[in-house]
Amino acid sequence: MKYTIRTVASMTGLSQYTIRAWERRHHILSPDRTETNRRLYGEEDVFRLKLLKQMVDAGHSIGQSSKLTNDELFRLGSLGPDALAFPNDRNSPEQFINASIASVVRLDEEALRDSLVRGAAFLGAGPFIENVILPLLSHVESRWVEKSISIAQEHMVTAVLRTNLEQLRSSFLTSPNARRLLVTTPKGQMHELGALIVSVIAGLESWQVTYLGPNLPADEISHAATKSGASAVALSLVYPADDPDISAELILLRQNLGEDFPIIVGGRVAPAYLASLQHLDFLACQDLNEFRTALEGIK
Amino acid sequence: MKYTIRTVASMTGLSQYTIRAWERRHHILSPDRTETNRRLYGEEDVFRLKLLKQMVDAGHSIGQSSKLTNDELFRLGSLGPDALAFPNDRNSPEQFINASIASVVRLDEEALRDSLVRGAAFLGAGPFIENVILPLLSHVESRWVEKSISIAQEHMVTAVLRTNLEQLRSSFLTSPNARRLLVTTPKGQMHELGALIVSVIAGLESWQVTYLGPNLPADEISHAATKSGASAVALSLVYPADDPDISAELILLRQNLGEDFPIIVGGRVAPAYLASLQHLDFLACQDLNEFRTALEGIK
DNA sequence: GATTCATTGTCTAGAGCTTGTCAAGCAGGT
DNA sequence: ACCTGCTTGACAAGCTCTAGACAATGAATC
Repeated sequence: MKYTIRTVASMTGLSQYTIRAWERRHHILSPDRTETNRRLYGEEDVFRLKLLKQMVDAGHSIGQSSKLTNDELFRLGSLGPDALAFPNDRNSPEQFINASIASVVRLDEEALRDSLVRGAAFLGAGPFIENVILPLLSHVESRWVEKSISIAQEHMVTAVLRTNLEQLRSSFLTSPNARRLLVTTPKGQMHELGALIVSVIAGLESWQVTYLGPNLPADEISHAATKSGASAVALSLVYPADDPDISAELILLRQNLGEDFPIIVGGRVAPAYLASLQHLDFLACQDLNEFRTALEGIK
Repeated sequence: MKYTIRTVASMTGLSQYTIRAWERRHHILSPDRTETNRRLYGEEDVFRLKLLKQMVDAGHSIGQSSKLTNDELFRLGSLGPDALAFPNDRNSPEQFINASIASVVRLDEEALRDSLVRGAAFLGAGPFIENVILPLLSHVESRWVEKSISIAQEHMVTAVLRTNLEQLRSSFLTSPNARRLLVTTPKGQMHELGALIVSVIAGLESWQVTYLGPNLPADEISHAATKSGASAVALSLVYPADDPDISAELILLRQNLGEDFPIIVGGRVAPAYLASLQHLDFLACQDLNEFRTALEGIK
């Protein structure tokens, strides 16, 4: 199937004038012609025009961009193929997600870091987490499940996200009389991204967070909570859903901290554990909004 | 891809006026020109301008900075703004170590982060690692052995140090044609601080580092090395000293990468493994100086 | 302390270059 | 007739170039 210039113009968002001028002045394309000399564009041509428009929108000159091959353009844009559908919307969450995924696929750590930093700066910490980090994580997870991502790639994402979140977290100014929250994961829980996300959200809500990393025994958690003067503890449970040791840890923690101490428990598998522990009065939350509400409810 | 002055200005944060003035007055660059005399900047040029801006932002004069080569600028730049200031007692490595230890004992994460950030800024990345991070780690470890530090405290130190090192690492500008180094720890090795330290040092030596976190199987390492175009792989081995699986991973890695691919192996327990694997030609290093030497010896 | 003096970022003016847009005139399609 | 598309030439904005100038800063000298 070949497109006429009219169609191509509406597909790319360029004017017919511009497309012709680019061809005339920079020999950007040589579309096929009908017997009557009309231009006929193929998919490749449309793709190239989209890439070039992206470059120009990004502030590069058409003169320079026109000298690049499609491959080079694609790399420079560092936007995934999906990105080309919405050429005008360079700073939407989708763009940051797509750019991040593309970086992961290329195993390009620097690019990944870069797109996350820009995303956080542009969207602000809260929306960034909800609209970029969480979707990105679930995307990576689904690819992980279907084995279309390697261990190395998954490690890279984790390392970069961790740094990114920690950086967000440490960028908050904490007022000296802010309430303190201790964040960690119980023994047996190695996944820490959930805990880090929670830390950032709490920071946004003006809590002063002490983050102790994953995999902490209940005795240590309660001891640290006392020592750091925390007025609440938040735990993240992501995987697995049926470890009896974790239940035991939760019970022990409730004993140590006393009946009235606020303990927030969230994460994908939290409900699985809390179902049988309702009498222990944990504050359960399914998503970040519930987490915020839980925080507000504390003192 | 060559950039116009407009693009370069927005990439570096300098004004067009300034860029032209620097060129005119200090012959900082000789960008290519188009046939119509417009400046065209390459990646190298942008890199140099970024370095120079870093110098100027740090309070140095452009006149002096312009006399330095890119390599010299890179080294100086990573030392932080106060590299040339006079040290005094307040800012000796010992002070930073003591402040850090005190923060750990109090379980005061913010204070720990703060003293490490100031230490890194004041001493510069290289000396900071050698004179603060390493002594701090060995101090924590000895208290860990004698049980005078809790798991929570140890976790906090690890989490904060990790962030601190990652931050140092990502603060380097990477030269576009820098050699690439892949850093990780083999499967079974959960301790990642050694790998992070190595990453920072390599960054100081102008390598572009891809850091993949700990605990990566040999197949993944070799695959990632190929994919990221690395010219060397660095592994850190801290504990335990006698895991036969790790030896197996090392052997497999050597097979996958071929006889001549540079594999640097360091860390406390590295000698224990390498003793029986001498024929496989790993580059062993006992300390950071040996690591630097090993890096220099590559290509 | 007041004064030179060099350094440095910014700006202006005039000329030339790039680029998006359009009009005129022609060719073909409906 | 009416529409669309093609080529060529034109034009206004906006960029970039050089050369020169200005004000602020800070070091050196009187």
